[in-house]
Amino acid sequence: MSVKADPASGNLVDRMARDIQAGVFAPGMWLKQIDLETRYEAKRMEVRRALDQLALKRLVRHVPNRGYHVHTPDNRQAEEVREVRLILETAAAGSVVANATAADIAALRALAQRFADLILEGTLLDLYEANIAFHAKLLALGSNRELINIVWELRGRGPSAPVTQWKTRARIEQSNREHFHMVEAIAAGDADALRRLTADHILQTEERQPTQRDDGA
Amino acid sequence: MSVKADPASGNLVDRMARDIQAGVFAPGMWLKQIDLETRYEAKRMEVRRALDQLALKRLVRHVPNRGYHVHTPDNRQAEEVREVRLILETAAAGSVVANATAADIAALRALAQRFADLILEGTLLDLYEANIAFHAKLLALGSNRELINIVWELRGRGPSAPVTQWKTRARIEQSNREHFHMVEAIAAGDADALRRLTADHILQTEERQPTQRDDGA
DNA sequence: GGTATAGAAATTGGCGCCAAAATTGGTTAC
DNA sequence: GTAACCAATTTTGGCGCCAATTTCTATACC
Repeated sequence: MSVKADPASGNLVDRMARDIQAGVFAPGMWLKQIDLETRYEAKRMEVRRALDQLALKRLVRHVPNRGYHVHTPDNRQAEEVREVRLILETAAAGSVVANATAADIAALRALAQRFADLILEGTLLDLYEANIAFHAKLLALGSNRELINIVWELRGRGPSAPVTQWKTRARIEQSNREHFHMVEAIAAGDADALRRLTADHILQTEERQPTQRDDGA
Repeated sequence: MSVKADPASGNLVDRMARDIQAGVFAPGMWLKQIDLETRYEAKRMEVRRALDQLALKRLVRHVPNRGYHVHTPDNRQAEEVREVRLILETAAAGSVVANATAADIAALRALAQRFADLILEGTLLDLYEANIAFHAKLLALGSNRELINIVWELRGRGPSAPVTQWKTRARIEQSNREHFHMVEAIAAGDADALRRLTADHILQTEERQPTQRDDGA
């Protein structure tokens, strides 16, 4: 965001957010301030401030006099978040295609390749990180920064643990293929194809036949 | 949000947010903690917490060791926020039309009427509040609660002071007419018309001829 | 043996004080 | 007369302690 506002506190919020996302803290788990203090080697006040920020981001939930616990996303909410992401990310597809330079496309392809490589050799957490990196780069191509921020924040609200995201290996490999298809759609300047692929990717619908992506919607 | 989490702090954040929105604190103005303490009759800690929350909402900006100042929205950002609102609010139009009961429509019409009445008799702040109320009711008809929350938060980020929102009386009256047109579109079950009206309303483009709203897009 | 109750341990959250940093105002030197 | 420097006041922000509340545990009673 800003140049370097709140280096300590900001980093703590980010670290905690990542840990929640990565499933280090299970959904519903109570976060005791003392444990967080020792785990992150932070002062009590920093922990409290970070927890407040995370509560505002809906990543944790605050119960007065009981503490903070990891937010358990219910199905309805998760579905609604997906829907908003669908709306925004498909809306951004146009500018993504328009802004992508050859260098961007190459970088994207490299990131997609890294994800592909990690399917065999990496842990689930590695995959998770690689996926984040790919989508961060992809999203960053959009021209509307506010939209990017919102989508990025929204991504943090979905089903948290990486495990729940890709239940089967088949799903992982489908995601992987979709990454490459998205890159190709961008390379081809085909915004419509990117929109359709993005929708499928978010909803994790069954795979379409890739060669049919140029007929009607 | 929650049932009644943080009654004091939450209210303080809301009150401060309203005051910033209403232009009590001018954009760029430094918010001294002592002043806020006395103004809101709050403890130092509550003020600090509220300022942090507002900083996360991008309503104020934090400069370490200097304090907090009201965020000055630049044009690019405002434009981008408008664009995102356009995307989301038009996307919500369908479910708004689908969910609206006769009672909802009556309530909306009443709120639109209140706005209309206040054009002559009310202050600019009254108008501002009435406008908020109308759009709150309208937005609440959407079925995606996450979308509603995001749009509502986004509304808080636009050009803050009510004065900047409606520069001329003609603009106010156009907004007023658009309110009624939106209600009629909902009553007629015409989602497309609502979408178009919403877009115009957000972008504050020149008025279309209302009788043409049933021909093609 | 199970349950209820009372006491103990632990955890949260509020409050005030004090140090570090910045702004303001005054003074001095050029 | 202007500019720079220094001191005094103001303001921010960090830290630790203590009270209020909750949870755990052990004991007694049914």
